Amino acid sequence: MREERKLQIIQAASRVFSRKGLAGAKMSDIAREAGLSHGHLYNHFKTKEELLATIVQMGQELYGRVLKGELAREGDAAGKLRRIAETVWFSGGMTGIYWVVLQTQASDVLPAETKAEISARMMLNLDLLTQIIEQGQREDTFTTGDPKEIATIAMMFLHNTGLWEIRGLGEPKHSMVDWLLKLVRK
Amino acid sequence: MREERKLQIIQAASRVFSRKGLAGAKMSDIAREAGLSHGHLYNHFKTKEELLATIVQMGQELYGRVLKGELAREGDAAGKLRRIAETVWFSGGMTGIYWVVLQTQASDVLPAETKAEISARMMLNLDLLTQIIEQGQREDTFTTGDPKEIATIAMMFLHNTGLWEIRGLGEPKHSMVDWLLKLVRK
Amino acid sequence: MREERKLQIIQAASRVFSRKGLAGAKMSDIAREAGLSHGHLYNHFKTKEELLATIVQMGQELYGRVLKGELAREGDAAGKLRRIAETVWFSGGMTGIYWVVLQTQASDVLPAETKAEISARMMLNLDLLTQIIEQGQREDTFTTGDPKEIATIAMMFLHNTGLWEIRGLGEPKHSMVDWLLKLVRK
Amino acid sequence: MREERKLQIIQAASRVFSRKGLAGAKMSDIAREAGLSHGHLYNHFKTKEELLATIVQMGQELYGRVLKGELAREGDAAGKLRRIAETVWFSGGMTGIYWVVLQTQASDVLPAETKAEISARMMLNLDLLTQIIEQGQREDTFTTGDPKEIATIAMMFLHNTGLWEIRGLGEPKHSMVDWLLKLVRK
DNA sequence: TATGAATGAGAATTCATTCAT
DNA sequence: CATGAATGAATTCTCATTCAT
Repeated sequence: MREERKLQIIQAASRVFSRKGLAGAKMSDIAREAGLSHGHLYNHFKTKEELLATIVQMGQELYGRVLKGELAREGDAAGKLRRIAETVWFSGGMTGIYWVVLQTQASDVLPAETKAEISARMMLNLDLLTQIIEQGQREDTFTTGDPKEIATIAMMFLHNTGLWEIRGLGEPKHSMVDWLLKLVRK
Repeated sequence: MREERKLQIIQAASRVFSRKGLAGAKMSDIAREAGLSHGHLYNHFKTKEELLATIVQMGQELYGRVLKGELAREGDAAGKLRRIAETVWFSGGMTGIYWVVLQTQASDVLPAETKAEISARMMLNLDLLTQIIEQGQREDTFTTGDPKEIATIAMMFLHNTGLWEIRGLGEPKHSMVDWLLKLVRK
Repeated sequence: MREERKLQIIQAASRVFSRKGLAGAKMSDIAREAGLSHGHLYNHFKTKEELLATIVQMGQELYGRVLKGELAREGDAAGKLRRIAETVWFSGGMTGIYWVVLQTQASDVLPAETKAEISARMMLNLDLLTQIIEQGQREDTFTTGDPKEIATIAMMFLHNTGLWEIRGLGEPKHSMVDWLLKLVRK
Repeated sequence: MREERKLQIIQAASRVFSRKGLAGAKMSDIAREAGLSHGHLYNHFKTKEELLATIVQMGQELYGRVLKGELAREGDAAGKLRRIAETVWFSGGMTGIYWVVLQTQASDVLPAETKAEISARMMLNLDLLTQIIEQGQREDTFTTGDPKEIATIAMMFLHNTGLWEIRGLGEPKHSMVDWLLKLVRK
């Protein structure tokens, strides 16, 4: 029904935005990708801008849920980080979103206010990752230093590895997790 | 005179493209940034596309020259990597270019042929970095493993740290070099 | 519906092109003449060039149908020629097209390839007229000589008389047919 | 010197205007054809419009001089017509002008006032040709009827045959004169 | 005179958005 | 809900014209 149709649009739009860039993605491209008429998009989203903002928000929240899930789980920090990386890199749909978020911050397609909200959510997620880093430090397996800085670097590594496909480097290998752990380990 | 004017346009365009995104950068923005009329841009570049392709090429070649310079120099691999990072992160003008290159590869603003040329130049530069990694391995200070894979990861780290400003994380700190070395060291 | 709308644009464009010349006809002029927004023209024709090429092709085909119709008909060659002239000069819409075709061939608004197609269609129509001349020669009422040359001259006379209005000489009189026949008769 | 340079521009412009159409002919095309910089054209003609008007006027006056020359000359009307045709078709430079004049009348590149002057000069020339037709009628070799109408048709034939090259039909043959005479003879 | 860099008004084209069906 | 024809603001690009050298 309605919610389902909306999701279908969001997923199509994610793919198109990450493939074509924010300004380069046309509403008609998105409609075609979703198998709908372009006019119909407007029955679900008032503007292209609203659609974009929705995608970004949903992507960030999905990512936040993954982080929270791992945080709440039993097990050591290294294992958590490993599973997060696997999810980000191989679950699909998530790496494209990050690329869209990045462009969102760089451009002024979205109004400053919306950009600020996105930034805030990004910080929220960074805090969650920071908590995992702190757990690793308590377990004495992660390197010492400002946990927030370490989380920042880990997050950067996490997301940018996800962009490999876009860069024409192919899908990241599973062994990339080891590099991530090399970075944060003692 | 003529060449100088062209360079002036290229520099202005680099700034605008990296600030606004490929499709979001308007020719009139670039003209204003360069302090020229928009019509005049077309006396130097036939189209926006040609201007973009020129910027990317020049940026990649500049980066290539930095790598070659370090490669030819005396000294250990760690020192070379350190100086490369300093240049990429703090010399200005270069980090923005990488962001533009990345968008270029992701979108289809440029024709496939041009994109292939950009990819080829990217691989060329990756080869140069690979040679530095190999030197580090011969010196027995860098971690073992496929030098090309290590170079790829180092390059990713190098460039994406440069995007911090865009992400609203501020300019990378000089201490980031230590993280890069932690990644590649034994 | 769709086809009808397209025809409406084509007819408006014919008028504007023949009134203002190829480069002088603005898309906005055509839109206004058709009673549409300029943007909508692009939902039917990708470019001004494509619109022009379509007009020319349709005009030539229409003219070809008139010739074929007469050729298939009973009656003597003189009568056929007479009716063709009447149609070309007084049916409206057709003389303007010829003027557009002429400019098309003279200028390089259209690519060489398209111009070649137009030339080919022109020759096709000339062949049809040649057949009528040959009939007249068989009937022994038309002057002897190379029928293709005679057809060429007759066609020239036919079309250029149609341009009288453009030259400010007013609409051709019906008696002009007699001049045409004087030219081809024994 | 100055007048010579001006003539050089006029001749180059004639070629370019007849090849590319009025709006399609760029000042830079004309400059290149004349072997000058485009800026320099403005030292001789205030605007493109003035240049065009000058070309047309000179062409019409040249044609008028040819007609006057024949009118003043001894000999029969048929011989005069024959020589006029030869001049118009084979002297070069003149046929292109007629094509330009024709476009001038059809378009509104020139202001109404200038167009009226051109029309007036056209009528003047038509009167000269009419006098030759009248001579032919007095000699009893030309067909009877309104001499002005005959002159109009003869002039049309004269000029449009000159357009053959533009239409891709090649240069008119010398034998075309016989067709012209067939048209006006008894 | 002669050049060509520079300008900006104007034309072609694109595409988000609306709306009748 | 769904469609796609229609609109027009915004952008790219062109080219006549100016002007410093």
